[in-house]
Amino acid sequence: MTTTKQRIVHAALETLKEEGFAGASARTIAKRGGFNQALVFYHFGTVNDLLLAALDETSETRMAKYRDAVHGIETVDDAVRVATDLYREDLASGHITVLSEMMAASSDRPDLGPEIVKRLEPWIALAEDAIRSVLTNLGLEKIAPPRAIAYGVVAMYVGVDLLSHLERDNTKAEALFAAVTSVSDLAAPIFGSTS
Amino acid sequence: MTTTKQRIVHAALETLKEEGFAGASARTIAKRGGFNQALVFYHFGTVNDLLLAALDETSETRMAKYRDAVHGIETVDDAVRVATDLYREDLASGHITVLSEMMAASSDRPDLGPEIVKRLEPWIALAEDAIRSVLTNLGLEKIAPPRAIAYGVVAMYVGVDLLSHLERDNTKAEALFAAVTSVSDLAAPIFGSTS
Amino acid sequence: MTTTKQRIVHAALETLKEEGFAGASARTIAKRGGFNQALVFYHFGTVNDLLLAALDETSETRMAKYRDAVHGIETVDDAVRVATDLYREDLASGHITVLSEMMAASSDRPDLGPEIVKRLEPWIALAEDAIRSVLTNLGLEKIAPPRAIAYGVVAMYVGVDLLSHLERDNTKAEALFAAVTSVSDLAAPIFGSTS
Amino acid sequence: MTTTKQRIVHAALETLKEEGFAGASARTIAKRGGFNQALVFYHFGTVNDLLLAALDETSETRMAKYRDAVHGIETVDDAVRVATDLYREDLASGHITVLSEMMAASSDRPDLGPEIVKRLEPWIALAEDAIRSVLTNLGLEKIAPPRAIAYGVVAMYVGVDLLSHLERDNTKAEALFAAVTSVSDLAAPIFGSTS
DNA sequence: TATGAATGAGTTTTCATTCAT
DNA sequence: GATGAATGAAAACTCATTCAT
Repeated sequence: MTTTKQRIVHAALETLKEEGFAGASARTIAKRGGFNQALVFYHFGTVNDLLLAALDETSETRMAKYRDAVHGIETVDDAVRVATDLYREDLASGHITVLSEMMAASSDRPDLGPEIVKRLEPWIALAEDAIRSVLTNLGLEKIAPPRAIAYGVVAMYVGVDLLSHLERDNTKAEALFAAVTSVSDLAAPIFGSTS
Repeated sequence: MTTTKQRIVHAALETLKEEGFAGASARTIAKRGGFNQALVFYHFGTVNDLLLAALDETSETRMAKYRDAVHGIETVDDAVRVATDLYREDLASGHITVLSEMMAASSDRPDLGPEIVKRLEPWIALAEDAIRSVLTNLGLEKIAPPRAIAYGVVAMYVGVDLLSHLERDNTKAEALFAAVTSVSDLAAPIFGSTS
Repeated sequence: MTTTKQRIVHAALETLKEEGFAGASARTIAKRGGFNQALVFYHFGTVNDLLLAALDETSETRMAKYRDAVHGIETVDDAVRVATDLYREDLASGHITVLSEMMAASSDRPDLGPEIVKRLEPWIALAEDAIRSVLTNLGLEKIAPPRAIAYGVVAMYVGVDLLSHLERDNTKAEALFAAVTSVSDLAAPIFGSTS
Repeated sequence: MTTTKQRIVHAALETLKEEGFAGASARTIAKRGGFNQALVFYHFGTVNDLLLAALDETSETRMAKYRDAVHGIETVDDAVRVATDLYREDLASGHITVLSEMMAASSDRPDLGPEIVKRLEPWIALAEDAIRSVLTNLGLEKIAPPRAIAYGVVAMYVGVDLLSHLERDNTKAEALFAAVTSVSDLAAPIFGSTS
């Protein structure tokens, strides 16, 4: 049984993916979902709130996946492999598109920006956990502060998202992941494996 | 002597910095600059073209600086130091804001996206040069392909831009640069100095 | 009970009659009708579509009249008399003005032209029926192909419309109808009456 | 030696033919002619006046041709043949397009309408001469007043122009001319030849 | 003569939002 | 819960025209 709210969120997600943020007006979302545009305001108050709800929807699903995957990370190798896999899934699911659109559009909206920032925090925390685990195993957590590194990793992830989305091509992203993998393969013997 | 075109570009830049992309309409730009909005179209044809001209303006200035600074990079240390300095300058000059706004807004505009991509390429090429020089000195350019790494660096830079701009706070970015500096300090003795 | 759509169509018709096609913008129509200009787009999508709807409105009313009147035509005399009467009514009702304005304005609009052409066809067909009936009675339908003659008659009608509208004077049109009547009176005995 | 005024008129004519009246703004005409738009106002005062000058240009050329051709008309046969030939020439030269565009656009412009009317008069007078000559030869000038008939002929001509231009197809016009020719062939023996 | 720049009023259209039903 | 209608503000852009040079 799908509630109307779910239908609306779903339509918003679709619109965000296929028409981008600028194309995601109450009217276009309603047309896509086959419902009256006033319903958006009845259920969500504003278009912004609907869009945030849509972002939450997709984020939640992804977050569950991430939490599972991140759990077993112990070596740099693990980390790189997991990061690469998750990136590909994100891309395929369209989650990247949505996140990218929302982040991009929020940058100058005082009403959206802080909300997006709030929703970014859990991802940094998650990355921090994984990175701390890896660095602690290597005895490097003092020199390389996990929190700062996590911020950098998320920033790179966000940047790669935005760039691939902009170019509508992710071969460069794939090349980057390949390079990181090959560097981590090289580095492994230096640090020694931990398992 | 300031030409009208320059005045318009200047007003566009100001607007982009203070009101963001979504707030940078012909009307608001004209009001800020104190000229008739039709002038935008007389001199630039479309609002998009004006905005791109504004981006080019600020990019050109920054690019000159970057080219100079990148010239002397030979070690990882050099690279990190230069990158940190330039980032701080970018931020102070407002160049980051403009770039960030334009990139973000372009992500779903078929008319702007490709233009922005085109303007990103020189930055990747510049980073590639610096990184190749560093990696060649270390004999690592085979394992770590400079082009891919450069893409990653630019992506992270862009991501950091976007995030700091979103949070209107760059302490996290500073923490990241500090962490990278401390890691590069640690790594230096491993690789040995090159000069 | 008048619906809003009807009010809008009515205002469009009024504007077309009194200010002409070039003066029939969403704004002027809305002002005349005393409603918000956005309503035009809500109900009709585009200004063009509203104007076409207005043309259809007036055409439909006229067409009903024409169909009745044309029914009984058998002789040249009938035809001329009916044509003259209907022309006068068209003029008085303002239908001519609207048709004239729309046809004129459409001539270089790829979006309007074909729509107008489409709406002209029923009138040619109607004229063809009447003319065929007259010519068949005279045994002349082979020499004078009704379809071509009908096209000529409609063309002349259109031309007369345009010219009278241009001159804001229809005495010449009246003189023409008088001349045609007197020629048809002369010709009648030659062909013989059919009833 | 072409004067600037001639160049402007020429560019206006071209624009009228290829982009229609609505597309014939000072800017587009200037672009087509490769001169500054302010020149239009310097030489002609207003865009309207330039457009009228352009119409005069083409009309003058055509009028010369018409006067020659009309001179020898004595029978209905002559008249129909000449009219058909001239129509085809008009069409090929683009004169029809220009006239059609101007007449159409003028219908609601109080500044253009009367000017166009004024320019139509010589054509009616010319048609009147030819028609009077034919009718007098037949002894019919009393029953069929040449002036009124001439008005009808010009109106039909104008209507056919507008319709063919609207449909961007002149096969119906050709069919009409063919029908008129065949009727006049039939009628000839009834009246007897005059030469 | 000619031009580049400038202007104010105009255009169609889309937007988020509200409201009575 | 849901809907169709309505609104005011804003968008990009074009126009004829003027003016100083």
